[in-house]
Amino acid sequence: MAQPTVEDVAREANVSRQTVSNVINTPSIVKPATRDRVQAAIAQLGYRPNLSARRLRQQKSSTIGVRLDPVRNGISGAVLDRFVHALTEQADARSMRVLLFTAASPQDEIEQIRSLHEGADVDAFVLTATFHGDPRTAWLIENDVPFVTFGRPWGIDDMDDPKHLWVDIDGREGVKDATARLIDDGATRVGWVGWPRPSGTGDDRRAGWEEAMRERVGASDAELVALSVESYDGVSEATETVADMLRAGRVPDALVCASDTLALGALIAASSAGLTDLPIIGFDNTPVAEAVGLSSVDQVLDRVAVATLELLLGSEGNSIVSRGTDAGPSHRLIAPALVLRTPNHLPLYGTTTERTAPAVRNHHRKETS
Amino acid sequence: MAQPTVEDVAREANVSRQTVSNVINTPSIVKPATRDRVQAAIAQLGYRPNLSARRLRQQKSSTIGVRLDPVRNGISGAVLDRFVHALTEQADARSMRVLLFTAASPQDEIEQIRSLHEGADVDAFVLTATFHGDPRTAWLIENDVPFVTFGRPWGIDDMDDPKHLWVDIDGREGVKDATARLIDDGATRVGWVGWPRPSGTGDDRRAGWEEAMRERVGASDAELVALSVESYDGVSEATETVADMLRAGRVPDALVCASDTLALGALIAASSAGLTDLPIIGFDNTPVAEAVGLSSVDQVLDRVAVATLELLLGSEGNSIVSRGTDAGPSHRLIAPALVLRTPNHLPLYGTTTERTAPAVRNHHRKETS
DNA sequence: ACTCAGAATTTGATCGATCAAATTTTTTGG
DNA sequence: CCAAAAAATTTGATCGATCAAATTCTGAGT
Repeated sequence: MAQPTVEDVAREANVSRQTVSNVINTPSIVKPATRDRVQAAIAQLGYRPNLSARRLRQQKSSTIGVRLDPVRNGISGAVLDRFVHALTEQADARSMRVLLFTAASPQDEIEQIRSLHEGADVDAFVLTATFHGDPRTAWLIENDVPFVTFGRPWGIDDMDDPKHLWVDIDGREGVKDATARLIDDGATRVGWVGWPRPSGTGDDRRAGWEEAMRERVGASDAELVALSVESYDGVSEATETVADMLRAGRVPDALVCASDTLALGALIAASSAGLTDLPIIGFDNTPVAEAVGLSSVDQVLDRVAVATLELLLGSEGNSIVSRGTDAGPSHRLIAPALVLRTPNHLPLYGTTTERTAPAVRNHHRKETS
Repeated sequence: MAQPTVEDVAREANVSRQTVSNVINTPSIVKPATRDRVQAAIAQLGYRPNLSARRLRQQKSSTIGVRLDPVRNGISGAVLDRFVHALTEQADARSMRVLLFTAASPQDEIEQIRSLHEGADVDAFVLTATFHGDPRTAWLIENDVPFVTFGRPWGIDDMDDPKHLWVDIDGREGVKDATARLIDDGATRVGWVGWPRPSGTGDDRRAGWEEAMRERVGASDAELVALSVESYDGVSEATETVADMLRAGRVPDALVCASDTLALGALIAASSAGLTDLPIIGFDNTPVAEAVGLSSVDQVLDRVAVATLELLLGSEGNSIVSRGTDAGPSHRLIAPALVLRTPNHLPLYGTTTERTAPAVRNHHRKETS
């Protein structure tokens, strides 16, 4: 037989369509005895509500749209993918779905969003890689389309706009913790490898390092300048930059980096300069970091995903919360987690092949809560 | 005003609902003059068809379901994510959508698939990580739900089942090419670092290496055994394994590996043993390989995505092709592409800091067509 | 002019669910 | 025991599109 409908279930249970509907959507208003009878009928016939019909009637889709960025930026490019993954899992727990789409340009993306939203295919959007003066967020706000961005709007005005919901990783705090940890372990001259300024995310992370250095070891402006370098986000660029730093005699006790890419470069430069024991901490906790045994600040994307949905749906429900009514916080800053590892490669033992010079040290990890 | 409907457009253009519908779906049967008038009205009102309504009527969703695997297996875990990405882009070009879902177990996944399919939310599925005797594919076939798997069904019987559509990377050919390339470059003793057998994918890749070695350098069984090792898919495991191999004096001219993870381990072991120039080729072309300048066999996931959709939708259309009618091929083997790089790290120059000993060599890549 | 096939367009029904309002049943309280 | 309130259930309308069938228009052939 074809897929059973409410009608079939109703007939089977000797009730009306609406009662069946109520059992599914608002069980509390149905008398227990009736409810049981209907549920039995549902189970017996294997009934599943047709979501297209429901959406048509309710004018909503229980679906969240996420744009996959066409640009893949190397090592950290997978962060977005991991976020999508986490979001899908969390959405699932709220019986929401995640629909992906792609767009060639911001304008095209707006067009897609429009189409998805007006076609009642998607109730809300999650945007990534937003920037100051982003036409997409302006359009979304203007057209009253619910959305949350993963990433702060870095413009000063936007930051507290209650109409712009956002979730972000507290890079400052994460880097501060990482730096503090290195200091606790005995370092005093902790260096910073960052991205060229200005960079919203990058400057924020750097601020964490700076804060920790000032508070914990009373670093002066001059010392901070001497201990920090900037590099584009590429392994070879970072290697070169850090190598230059070391050659110039600005040798730190440890390094904190704005990304795993930079950290990998730093690791190579340090190893190459014979500093095999220089502690280095990256950012993003990518598979690369795991592979080479690099400590890193993890973005705890599952928590970001949870927060995203909380902003969108409220703490409990599974339908989009209309803003302005209940004024919950309009953004969430998530504290990242430091993942400490011991390097498991780049052993610079020359050409020895003796058994007593193990090529690989023990690999163990430990996560901060 | 609320979102305009066919009704509104019809009124504006002085035609009936159905004519508007025809302009959208079968423009050829509408008289040009009328068509233009309707199109003008559509543009003027900014009309978008409501997809839920269309789906309800047509009993299809133009949506493909993909399950995101909850397990993340290190470096190569991102391959699935990249595939999803490519699939989304290709689907977009066919005006199809990709819906993600997760499931805790195969049984749960079947339940989800059932729900998505019967709720008319998803027309077809793409499965990954299938295995011999997979209950999911059996269920899908039995229930006539269209699907394609990324990955061969490795059981002998299943392989040519016309009901089981699949797309896969021709690992054998990819590894054979890689091996041949190394031989062309002068190597004769090309080693193999693979996964413990039996392993469908792993054994297939190994077969490529074996073939190339037999055909091009006439390697004997004994030589093949001496040149190959097996390791679980972890960096440290691979490092250990290859280090053992080298210590035992089984030193190859070059290495081909079943994964980038293994290749990274091999790279570390080789460097550590002083073999800085040992050519190594991995598999998957992950960001890690790119970062460390490791050559690798790329899975050309965009082509896999194209092939997946071709199996599902035929070469042109945008609706699911019912199998059995037109008996196109039921599977596609995609030849991967070799990406050659020169290592850009692991420089074993001791502790020199001279400028003339560059820490980083030039990084250039080249793809085979 | 006139018929008739084929093209173009319109009309009425339908997909499967939920909403809003109406009706019936049950409970409460005097 | 009955009226009024509350709870439970049912009925009719509707969401926005497409399908199938009916109708009107057009142009070729005589």
